[in-house]
Amino acid sequence: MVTSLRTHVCGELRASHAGETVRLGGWVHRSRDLGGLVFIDLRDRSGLVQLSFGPAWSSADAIAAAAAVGVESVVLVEGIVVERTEAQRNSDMATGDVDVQVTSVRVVGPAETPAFPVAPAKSDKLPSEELRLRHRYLDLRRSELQRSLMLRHRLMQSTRRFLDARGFLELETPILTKPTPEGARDYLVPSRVHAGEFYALPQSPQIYKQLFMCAGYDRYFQIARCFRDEDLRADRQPEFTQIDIEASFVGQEDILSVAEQLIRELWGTAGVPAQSPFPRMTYAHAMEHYGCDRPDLRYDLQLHDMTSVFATSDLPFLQAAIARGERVRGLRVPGGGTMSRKQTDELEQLAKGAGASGLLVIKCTTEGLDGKVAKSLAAGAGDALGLNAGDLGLYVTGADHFASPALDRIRQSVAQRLQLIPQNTHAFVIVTDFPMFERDPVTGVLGAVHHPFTAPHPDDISLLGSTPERARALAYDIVYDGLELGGGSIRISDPALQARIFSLLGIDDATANARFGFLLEALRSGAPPHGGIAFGLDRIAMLLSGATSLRDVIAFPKTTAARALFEGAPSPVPPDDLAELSLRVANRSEVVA
RNA sequence: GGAGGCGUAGCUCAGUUUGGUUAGAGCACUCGACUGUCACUCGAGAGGUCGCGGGUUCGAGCCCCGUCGCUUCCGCCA
Repeated sequence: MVTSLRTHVCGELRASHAGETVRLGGWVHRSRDLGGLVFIDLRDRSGLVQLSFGPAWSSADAIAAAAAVGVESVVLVEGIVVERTEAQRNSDMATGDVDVQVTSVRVVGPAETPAFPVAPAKSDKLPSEELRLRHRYLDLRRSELQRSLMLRHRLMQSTRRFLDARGFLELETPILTKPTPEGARDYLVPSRVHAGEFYALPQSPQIYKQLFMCAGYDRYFQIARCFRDEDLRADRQPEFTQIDIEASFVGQEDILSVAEQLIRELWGTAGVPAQSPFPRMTYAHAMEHYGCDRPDLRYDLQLHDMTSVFATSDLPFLQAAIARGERVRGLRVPGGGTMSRKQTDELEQLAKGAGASGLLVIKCTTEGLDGKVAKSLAAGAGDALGLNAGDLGLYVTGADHFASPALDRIRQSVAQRLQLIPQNTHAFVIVTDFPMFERDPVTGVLGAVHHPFTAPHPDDISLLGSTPERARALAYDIVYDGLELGGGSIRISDPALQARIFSLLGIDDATANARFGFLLEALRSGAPPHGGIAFGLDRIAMLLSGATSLRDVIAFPKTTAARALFEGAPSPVPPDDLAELSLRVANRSEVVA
């Protein structure tokens, strides 16, 4: 940090430095001109320190310069660290016990009035996202973003140290790679040399890391940039970073063990507690009891099967549903009886929006059950439903693949409305035994839940020929507060099994060879058992820094329209550039030459 | 692709409901005063394509149509 231009950084000065002559460089954070005295809060990435200018120790020129310099200008100063008197101390600042009495000052980087305040008043809101992105160099000066990016750096270094110490090799994979029709849309890069042909930017290094395993690099990791051309969200950017891990001669437990330790390491780096071991849950259990594959275990609102209780009701639509083999599932909301009719109506709308046919609402009061369906239930149904006075029961009937997501939405909404989510508490869970396949609800075609290289559970190989949709995979996710931190699987290392899975997915030999031939060849050349996992680094950095948007942990993010406002990408290119790539833009009228 | 929110001074916003004189406030900025401030204080001043285009109207920041940008969600994201 010490250079030929400075002896210290702003944030490190303490009373113990009193009497030392120091040279500092930094940005003018704020200044206060009292006439005879001028104070400047000088900022660098280490923090703030107060410079003081006064006639007893500064030249008249220095005082004049200090009074005139604008905020966000860069200055070099030399001065003496002095301990402040008791009355002058500022306990809100780490350096608040000292001033630097400046003897000389040089404005080396004068600043125009910034487009928005870098040092906002406490009452100020943040400027608009658009402005922050357009002037990203200013936004990045704010302490929140500096803290987030510094945390992100520490997380990356922790990852490297942790994995290096365990024998993982950091290996790079191509950015210019092969288009994959599966999964997300690819970003394509035209080839100049080969007219009409395209590279794709990688959606993940999946196949490459499997090739490393086939090549004997039996522990690999990479902090890998990935690209997916899909619409954005607050937690989704078109380019993002994964902590990508793969290892050979491993089973599921080996990977999960490393993953859990790495997560503990990262949480430790951020100073956030992480209890371990992480609880485990199968996919089937998660869907049955929480209605989703990434349950938020910070609160306990579980779904229960109440079919038998409602079977005794005399409501025709319920009888019909149960006769069709549908179940009635729902949740008991302790203390939910306080919810108004309007609120429960909103819950019903939410359930319908998520695909449910409706929502049965039963309130349990000291006088008994209350609600449209309550009187149709047999006496004592309240006990069977497990409802106590003051509770609310919410029930959905329907096929599980409609009812479960709907119940999940209701769970989450109720937890929020009734503030059942404890603050400063976090919950990990490892979800295992994901299904291999899911059927497209419209076409009935099988698709891979994870990806087509995922190994089936050894106990379920026999199901592949009969009911493949019931087969489980050796695939797993690590979930934190209801968010997916990462996921992975044991891969198929047997080329015959891989061919069989492709066939089930409707990928014929010729197609498989054209798309994944290089992987299949490698599998035939002597492939060790292998598997891995990938974590979303951006999301982890976001969670651990307390940011609410991925944009606040990525130095130069894209807008929700996938534009880079600062540098102005994407942009049209001159016709000559297109010609060299053998490209023509379809609708020329829309292109600004 | 769809639905919602936002767009007024450099920044954050009020004003739009019910169209009507010169579009306001705080902060920032400029000038002046001030020797212990730390969101310094006080005085004065400057600062506007009401996102853009079109329409209705005697008259539009306000109403209508279109469009652009930012954002949240749904679809999408093996």
